[in-house]
Amino acid sequence: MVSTRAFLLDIGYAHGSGVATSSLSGLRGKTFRLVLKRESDGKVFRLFDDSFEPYFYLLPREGVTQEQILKVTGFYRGTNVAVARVEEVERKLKGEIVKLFKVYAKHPGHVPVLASELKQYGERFEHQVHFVLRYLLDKKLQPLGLVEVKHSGKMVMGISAVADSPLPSLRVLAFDIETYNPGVKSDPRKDPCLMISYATNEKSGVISYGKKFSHDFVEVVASEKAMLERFCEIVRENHVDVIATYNGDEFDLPFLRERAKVLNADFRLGRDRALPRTRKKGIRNASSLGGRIHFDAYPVVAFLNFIGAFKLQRLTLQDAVTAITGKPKADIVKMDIHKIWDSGLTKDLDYLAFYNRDDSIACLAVTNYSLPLQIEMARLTGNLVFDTSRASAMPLVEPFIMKKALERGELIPSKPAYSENDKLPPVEGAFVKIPNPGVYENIAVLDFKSLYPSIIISYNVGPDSYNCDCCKSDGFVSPQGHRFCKKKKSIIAETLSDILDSRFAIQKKMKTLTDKESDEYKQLYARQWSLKILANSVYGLTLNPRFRWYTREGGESTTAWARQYIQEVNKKAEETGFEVIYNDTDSIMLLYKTENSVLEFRDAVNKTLPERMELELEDFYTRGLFVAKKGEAGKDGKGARKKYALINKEGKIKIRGFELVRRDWSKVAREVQRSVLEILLKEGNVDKAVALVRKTVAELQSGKVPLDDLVILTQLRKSPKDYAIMSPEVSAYTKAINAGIRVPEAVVMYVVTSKGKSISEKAFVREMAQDYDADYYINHQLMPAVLKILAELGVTEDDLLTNSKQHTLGSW
DNA sequence: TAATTCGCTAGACCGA
DNA sequence: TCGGTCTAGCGAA
Repeated sequence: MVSTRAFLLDIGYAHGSGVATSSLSGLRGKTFRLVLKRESDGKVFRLFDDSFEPYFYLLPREGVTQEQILKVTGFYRGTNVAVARVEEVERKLKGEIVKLFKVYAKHPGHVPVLASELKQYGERFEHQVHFVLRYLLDKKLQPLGLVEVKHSGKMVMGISAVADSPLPSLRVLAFDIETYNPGVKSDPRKDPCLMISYATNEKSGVISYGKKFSHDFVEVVASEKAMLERFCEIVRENHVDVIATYNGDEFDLPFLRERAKVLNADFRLGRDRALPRTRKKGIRNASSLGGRIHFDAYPVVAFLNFIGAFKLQRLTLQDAVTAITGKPKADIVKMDIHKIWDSGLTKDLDYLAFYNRDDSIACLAVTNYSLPLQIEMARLTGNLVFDTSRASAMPLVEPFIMKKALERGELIPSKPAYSENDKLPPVEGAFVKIPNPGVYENIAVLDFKSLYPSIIISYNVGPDSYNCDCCKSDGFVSPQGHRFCKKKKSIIAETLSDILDSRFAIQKKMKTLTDKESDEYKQLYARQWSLKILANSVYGLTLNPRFRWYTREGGESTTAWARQYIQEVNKKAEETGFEVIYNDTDSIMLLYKTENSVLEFRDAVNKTLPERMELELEDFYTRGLFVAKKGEAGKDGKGARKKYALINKEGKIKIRGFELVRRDWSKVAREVQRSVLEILLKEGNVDKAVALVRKTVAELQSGKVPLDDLVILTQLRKSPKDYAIMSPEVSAYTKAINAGIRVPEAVVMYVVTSKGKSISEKAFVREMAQDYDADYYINHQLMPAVLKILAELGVTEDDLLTNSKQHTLGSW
């Protein structure tokens, strides 16, 4: 027996090709295949573990015996399967110790079958925990963490995690393909793949065939088949651990696999020489490579965009790489790739190759940015990177809490089935104060640090602490009367408390590091970011009826306490002599005379808050603007919430909610609005802003504004036929499809043209638009965007539209 | 398969 | 033709 220290790169079931020896053939499905990277020399090797038994728990009904359970059988793939064995164990359920049967099965596939058969004998637990996750949880292993593994030959005899493990250095290769596309979409059964580009942190290149290129980085091989095989060779030569793509799940990998089949090419990209596999994973497909991690950056970018890490107009590689690196990749010129290919012109082919390579380089940049986060997330939650990178909030958070349940010796609650809870009305959420529109000076912004998590911790919110038996007279009682335990920590509160503690500790450690570019710093940064994502997701999940720790009472208490705190701070601020101009959820904006008074106020509030809660100073702003809500113009008009602009002492502008941050407004309206706000906030020069608007009106009227500045982006969130209303975006999309124009994504880009009566009739996708309706862009885009702002300074629509002598506008 | 609620605004639609 | 209501998307937190 040998003992080795290695990083756990991947774990999965041993499928046919993975299990070569005949001694293992009877164990298919139950055997895990571990891909490990030796710490000492980085060599990658495989081991198998068939010692782990699938199981679940049964809380038996009165009088049910082990003997009865042992006799239970069921059907699995046409054969009769039986319970392997039963043990009696103790676990905690809602704080109480209960006696349970731990029911073992011979194969993970038998678990759901037997669990179903056992329904009549009592309540089942943990029968829906995925077997790979079960293995990782029970053995306390971290994916990509360092393990100490004892093995005899290829068989694992014992495996345990090494504490505080560093990260393995992973070899990453990004790739991208170009395909022949005479139809609306390339069809791998008949359309060839034309080139494959790749990029690692050391080099990049393109493989193609049968044409002439002048670039050095293009390697020309004999045929498409040779190209596919050459690509596999490059992957093997580079000992690639992570293969990165942008939407390779849905396109590149399935396409190449199909091409390989057609051409009879050897496309075994996996480490164990397996073919790429594509499986349904929720709403989309996921493509895996045995022994190498396929990192598809697209779902990661979608997730990061969703949680607000950045805001992309579209989820394209172009938008993602620009947001991340600050510089765009090679410009995409609309081109018919198949025509370039057929023409055979070296100049055009060179451009295509250059563009193809740039896509791989861009994909690598996105990967370098997001993979560390995914790795840390995987290590924290116990998911594989493959799953983490394709996961949403629930599958990230649940395994993290499951680990805590195991630590506490508690049963993991089952996933709730569809129930009446799904039909309940939404719970009351945050408090948002209506601002008075106008221009303000000297604004302090204070906010509660991690408001919802800190409330959950402070008041021990959770399904397991709700209405406990032990605190009937002295629990924490929320504003609407829900009671939570004061004696035993709820699992959610404890998890959040741990998250906040470790995040704080990491941030403290980061401050001691001087080299912000070091691997250690980057790893810590990624880890604290993962923790933040997890912490921020928990509150939302408590109100999701599909969450294992769903608690409606907990969720509505959390927001109720939040509303109470924010209003108490408002009251205190006013008593102290400040004017509170705005609140949204966890923030307070107030007018101040001295900065010191604000700091004193903050400290005074903090003395009264529970230990975990904290009011922070976000910033001091010299000037700020709130606008009237539509239809509320004039004196005493109410201000719009979630819409404001502030400028701080350094001249940094913070803008929220205005049209200029919305993608469903044209660039011309957004950019002029931004300039107007900047001019007003920085210079306070109303005349200059008015002049800019007039100039833009004239430009629009001249008909010379480029169509690209007039495009409006709107997502179709359902099938076009399901819409009750013919909106401009649905109309533009439908007309494009009828005209046989490729509209690649769910985000419709349209221009309002002069052709038609209603706006919908006038809306055409960018490719079909010949002109624009100046009147629409002036009166429906530019004017609404700027007038709301300028109206606060006494400017009227006539001032902006007529060329009469400028009014004398009072300066502020 | 899916974190939540609050809020603004548009354009279509519909009835008077 | 006008104004109210409804559908829908997107952003703030």
